[in-house]
Amino acid sequence: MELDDIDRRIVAALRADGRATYQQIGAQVGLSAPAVKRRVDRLRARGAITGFTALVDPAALGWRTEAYVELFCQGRTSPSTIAAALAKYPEVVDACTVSGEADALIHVMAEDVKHFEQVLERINAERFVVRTKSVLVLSRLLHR
Amino acid sequence: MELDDIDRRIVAALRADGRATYQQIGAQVGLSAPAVKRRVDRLRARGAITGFTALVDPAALGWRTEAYVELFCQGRTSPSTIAAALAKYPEVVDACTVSGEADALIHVMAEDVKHFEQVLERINAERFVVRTKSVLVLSRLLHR
DNA sequence: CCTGAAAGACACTATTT
DNA sequence: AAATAGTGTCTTTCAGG
Repeated sequence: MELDDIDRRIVAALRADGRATYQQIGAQVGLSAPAVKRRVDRLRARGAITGFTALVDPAALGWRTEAYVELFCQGRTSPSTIAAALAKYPEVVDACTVSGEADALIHVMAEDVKHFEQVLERINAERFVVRTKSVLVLSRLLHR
Repeated sequence: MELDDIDRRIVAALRADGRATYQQIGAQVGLSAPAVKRRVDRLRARGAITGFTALVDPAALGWRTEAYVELFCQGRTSPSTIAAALAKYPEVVDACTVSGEADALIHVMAEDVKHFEQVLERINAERFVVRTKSVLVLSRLLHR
């Protein structure tokens, strides 16, 4: 599962432009288009590249409220239990277990504050959740 | 800046597969390829779609340590000051101002704990930073 | 705002080195 | 493993409804 220098440059090119043609990438890294394709196929097969997506302005889709929520769970709730429960909420964009007092930190995108409140209430009602602590995003400073 | 139902379906298709052809998308939404292309061009021009990118497994690129850091800043530090300072760090993947005690919340990706520690030290040394509070990511539960 | 057609560019496979 | 050549598909522009 080692990436050589050319692989890294191909990945960088595809991160900068996910719709770049193999020819364009090839010109950047000094390879022919088929050679680039083979490497990209291999990177996907190995799981280094997991997919391609469009980057969307959340506001344009009506997602205007964003928050980070710390989850405090009962005794020894397994990560898989938390993951399974959170997967039900499309508003939960991201979730991870963390060090420190909280058991998990989740990233929520909602249409407005009211919508966020409803989602938070439902998450709070999950059996394993003891309490939550939220911070609302005021403005995005940067995003990569 | 209104998106109709077809626009939303095109965006959904491109979020699911950022390299989908206009023909494929057209088949899904009931439009010809040129019609899809014109809508995508318009969505990009309006800033609804900001770009396309490859989704990469951070571990495959050697990014094995991830953390969220709360920033506590001096008196009235402007968001643009914070943004400008953080833009210098490629390890800062995400940053936003938030409600609550902290002034900002940032998402950091580093090669290992040592690397993270170095980045954190440099951020702590920024003139406007009073103190920071970090949580390390233990395991990712989900990601969309 | 869409469809349909045509030209050019690109992807993909097979072959060769 | 990469370059090249050839075939098929897609993108892109343009004309027309």
